Amino acid sequence: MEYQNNLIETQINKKLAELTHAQKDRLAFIDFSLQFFGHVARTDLIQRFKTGLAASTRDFSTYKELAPDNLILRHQTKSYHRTDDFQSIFKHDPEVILTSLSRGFGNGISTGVQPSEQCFDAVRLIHPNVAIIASIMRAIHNKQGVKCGYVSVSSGETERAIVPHSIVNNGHRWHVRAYDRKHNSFRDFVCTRFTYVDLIQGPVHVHEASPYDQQWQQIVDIELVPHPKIKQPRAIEMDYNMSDGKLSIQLRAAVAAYVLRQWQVDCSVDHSELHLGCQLALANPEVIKLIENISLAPGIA
Amino acid sequence: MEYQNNLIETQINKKLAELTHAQKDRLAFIDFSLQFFGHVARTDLIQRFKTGLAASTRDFSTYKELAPDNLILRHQTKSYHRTDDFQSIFKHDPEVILTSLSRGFGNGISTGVQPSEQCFDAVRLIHPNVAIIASIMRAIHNKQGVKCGYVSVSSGETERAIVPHSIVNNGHRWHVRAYDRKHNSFRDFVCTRFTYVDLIQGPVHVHEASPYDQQWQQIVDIELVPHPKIKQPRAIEMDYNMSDGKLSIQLRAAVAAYVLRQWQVDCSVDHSELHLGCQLALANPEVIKLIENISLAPGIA
DNA sequence: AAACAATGCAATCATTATGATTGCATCTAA
DNA sequence: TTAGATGCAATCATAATGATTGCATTGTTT
Repeated sequence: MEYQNNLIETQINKKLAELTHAQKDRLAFIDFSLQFFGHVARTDLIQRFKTGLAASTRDFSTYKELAPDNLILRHQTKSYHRTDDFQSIFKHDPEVILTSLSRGFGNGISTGVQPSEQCFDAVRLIHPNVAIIASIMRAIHNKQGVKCGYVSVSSGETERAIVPHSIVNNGHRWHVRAYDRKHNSFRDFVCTRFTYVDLIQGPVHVHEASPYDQQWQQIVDIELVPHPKIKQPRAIEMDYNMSDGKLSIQLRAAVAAYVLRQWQVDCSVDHSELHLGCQLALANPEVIKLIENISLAPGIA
Repeated sequence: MEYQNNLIETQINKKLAELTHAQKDRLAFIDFSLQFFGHVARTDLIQRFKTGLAASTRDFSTYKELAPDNLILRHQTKSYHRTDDFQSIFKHDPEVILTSLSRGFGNGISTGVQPSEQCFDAVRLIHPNVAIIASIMRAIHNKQGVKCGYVSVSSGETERAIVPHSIVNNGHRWHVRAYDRKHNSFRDFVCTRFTYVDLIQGPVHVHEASPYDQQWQQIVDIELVPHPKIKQPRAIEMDYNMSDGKLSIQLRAAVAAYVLRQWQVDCSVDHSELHLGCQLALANPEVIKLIENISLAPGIA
């Protein structure tokens, strides 16, 4: 039966590949609505994609061809309902699903966002400026430097040239990883602290590019366990899907300290840094030797 | 000139509204690529949407009709380049943009995710099970209760019936806001702690629904300032886009403590709770009287 | 200098997808 | 029993798309 299910799945994928992009989007919408709302009607499809009646009916027919056991029409409610045998015909990533549930199905750009009244993503307190992000992204993509104004916590506003290679969300804010020509080293720059960003037309030197960013290239193994002082470690083990009471993750050394801070991991050797909200402890503290900005993490002497 | 630009914008929106959904998606892709990468070619469009050559050429023609000053064809690079006068013809939300930059342009379901090598969203350590999310979401959408197994930190694994009304990301994990029939009150349940979820066919009582969830319905005004012990408050004020050195946000009382915890806001009255990573202080501590689960926030006696 | 290759374009024609209309089926409400 | 609102299939018209041809522009190879 496992073999037969895999065969059917392959045939479904083959048929999906033969469809146009627009058709595929509409079938994904039907599949998504059935799975997460339990029902879907022609009017839902028409409302979302602005198609005609006939096209919607054909879309449902196509979906029924692909997965006849997934849905059943109930004239009482005038809509299709998800069956108990439902098997999604699209692959799902939990974060992508939750994004779609909170913002609405779609890319969020063509037709904007439709905020949900039932699913709410995390509250964001920091909103980078789109024009700044766009300038930085174009510099990264075209391997260029930028001349910018920047307000740092330590030295106020300065002007400098940097060569950015990545934009990263550290859990609280978005920052740029870049080579700083002022300090001749790779550093992080918070996106909201740029006062202006102008692309530089000149060349970028090899040592200013990401392959020479040692902390960026270094991958470290982080091992996390439920904090030893927690009485019910099983709930924590479930949360983090731990195996043998442990979660191992590979992170770039440049990013690791931010992750430890965001998740409030106790990094002290004797696990003495237990404070409010702390559920995890670092099981391999020797790894902190590989992380230059480790002082950002909790529990570092 | 401001008036004339608004008139042009209205005309662009009118023309966009006349296009089919698929056409709009492709124009959004062109616009997005120009803004964030600085250039786009026919092959990019074909690769992303699997269209034919002629359709791509027509798409570029349509885009040029709408925004002739946005792009210019350079035969040397055989692609279109963003001009200095570029004005996006689609509205942008920073978070949506950053999601698209990190996961690729699209809904992430029809054709999956294309992880970027230049833009990285926050590392997630907790991944809810899609089947559990789907069951809970169907219960919420159809106003039903669920019978579930749940592993709590305090009492281990129990079986209970709940009536969920919302799914919320508290900054670290996704949880369900639901009426707990076991304790006869509204509570939060971490999504990764469910062992099973079955929908209940029976009725839901009025007092079990979200209008009776007082903490959910109560909106509280949170006022945040840079922590008084920070020497360079200007960078912090820029980060949080503060006005007059202050950021005011409206949050549901049920969610507020999580936000204060995630952002490590010092809630102590005398601002004595300054620890690593703390940049903000609560300017109106009297608000904590309205928040039942305020003990989750830092600095509460 | 000429030929080739790879992008771009427009025009034309064929194919496919979509939209409108008509007639019918199912269910609920009046 | 009738009306209304969903669903369907079939038919025909329209719009979007795909393939092909010829041309323009630029860089590379011969």
